[in-house]
Amino acid sequence: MTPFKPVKQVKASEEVFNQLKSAIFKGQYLAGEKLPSERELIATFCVSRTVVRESIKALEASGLVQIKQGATGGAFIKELTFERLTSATKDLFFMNQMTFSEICEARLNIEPMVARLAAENCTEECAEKLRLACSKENDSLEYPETVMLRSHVHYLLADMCNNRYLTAIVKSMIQLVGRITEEFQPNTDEIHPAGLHDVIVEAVIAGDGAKAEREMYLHLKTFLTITQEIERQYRESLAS
Amino acid sequence: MTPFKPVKQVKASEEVFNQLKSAIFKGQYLAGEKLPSERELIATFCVSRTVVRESIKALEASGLVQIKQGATGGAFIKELTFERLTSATKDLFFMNQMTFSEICEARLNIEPMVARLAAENCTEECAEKLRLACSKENDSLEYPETVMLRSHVHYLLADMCNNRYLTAIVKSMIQLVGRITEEFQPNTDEIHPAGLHDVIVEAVIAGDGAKAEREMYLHLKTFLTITQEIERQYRESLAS
DNA sequence: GATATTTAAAATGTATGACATTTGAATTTG
DNA sequence: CAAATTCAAATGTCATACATTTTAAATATC
Repeated sequence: MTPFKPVKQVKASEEVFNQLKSAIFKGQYLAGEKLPSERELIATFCVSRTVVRESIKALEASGLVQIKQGATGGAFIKELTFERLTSATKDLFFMNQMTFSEICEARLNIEPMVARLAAENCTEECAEKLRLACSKENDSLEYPETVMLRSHVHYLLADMCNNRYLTAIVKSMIQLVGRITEEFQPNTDEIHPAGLHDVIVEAVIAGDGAKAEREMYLHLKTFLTITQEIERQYRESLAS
Repeated sequence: MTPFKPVKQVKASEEVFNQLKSAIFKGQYLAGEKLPSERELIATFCVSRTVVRESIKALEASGLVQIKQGATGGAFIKELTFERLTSATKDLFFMNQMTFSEICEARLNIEPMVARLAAENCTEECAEKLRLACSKENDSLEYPETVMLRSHVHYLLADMCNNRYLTAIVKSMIQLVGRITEEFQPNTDEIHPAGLHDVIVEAVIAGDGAKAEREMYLHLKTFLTITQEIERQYRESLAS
């Protein structure tokens, strides 16, 4: 055993990628700001344009920067939102690594708890938004607007729980269920008549967390069961 | 208004990326399989090597393929695990888009529910693993092994809930808390003595979901409060 | 014949130079 | 002053050459 350690041969593009990523994480570049241009990066890192471009491309694919072309173009730091979580979830779903049932079950278990948190944090401003959303649920019965209208309350409650992680998770689940619903376009008034959220919203506005949790669970239990059934029938019709 | 629609100028590399991604999503390439080599892709898409390489680089950064060099190298389809969710969560955390408290709160609300589900699905094989993990919690008090040992039960329970989405979420939260713990390296036996999980595991093995949920909540409430306090003190010491 | 060693081949990685395209800003023109 | 034009700076694409890595086959060595 020699006292020497192997010189780890890191690929140049990977090294550049890591350094840039670190800089971004350290806050050296803030959201909206621009990374140095390709030419400057070439000079800074002493590598070819190929390497610089591939590194930046990787940053873009990672969702950290957005590349714009043109005179004032460049790699702009993206505001790191929770969109990444949502998109990762979607990908898993569409690669059949996650079933619709799993989403529904998770939602059934998590969203009531979020409703409870929302009730504990409800301000007058929130209350107003909730009332408005409820009153507008009947404004359209056409797809895809109706899905947006009838799920608006769910989004508002997710925003109210004061926990961005939970907000992100819940929103991604709502989106996925919404997408499935849009695909099959069942009669909205049959599977999800307007006004179903009224009792939940009442409880939230009253600050009654326990009741909000209970009512949300009941609501989802009914709705998701129906939705799953629709999806099941669809798959059966395909098989026959 | 002319009847014409603008010809959207999609960048070639983006187009190639999308087509490859679609193919992967459609199951045209299974995990472990290899995408065509650069040369073949050049011929297939009629683009330059630059475009092909940047596309594949983007696929790699998206976590869909892993590139290997050498004679039998190429872009190999990765088994799409939930690792992507975890990494997205980590990034958000390290960019200060998510606080430690938010993670703790989410975990406190979700993991007890997962423990309940685990209790409802507990097989004899699972029970054996749980008992073993409990018995080994004292095998090391050194970092980082101790963190692994003392969190093993949590991982097992996450696996047992029979919902891969919940499993992924919980695991990523455990990892983040573990990482924080490692950073400060408090005396393990003080903040998390061995045997704390025994009562939870008992309940799970007995199939008592309600009790498992309750005990997990109590356990986490204590542990996470302490952890948050440690982190708070650390930040204060920095400020002074 | 078994085992090292060498060689060859196939794949990705990097460098370089040229040109194309996009886009905003400076400049000209009416 | 406003509209049109030109210009310049940035990214996007192409083509070619060579470097590096890795495996497998060919070859030499014992």
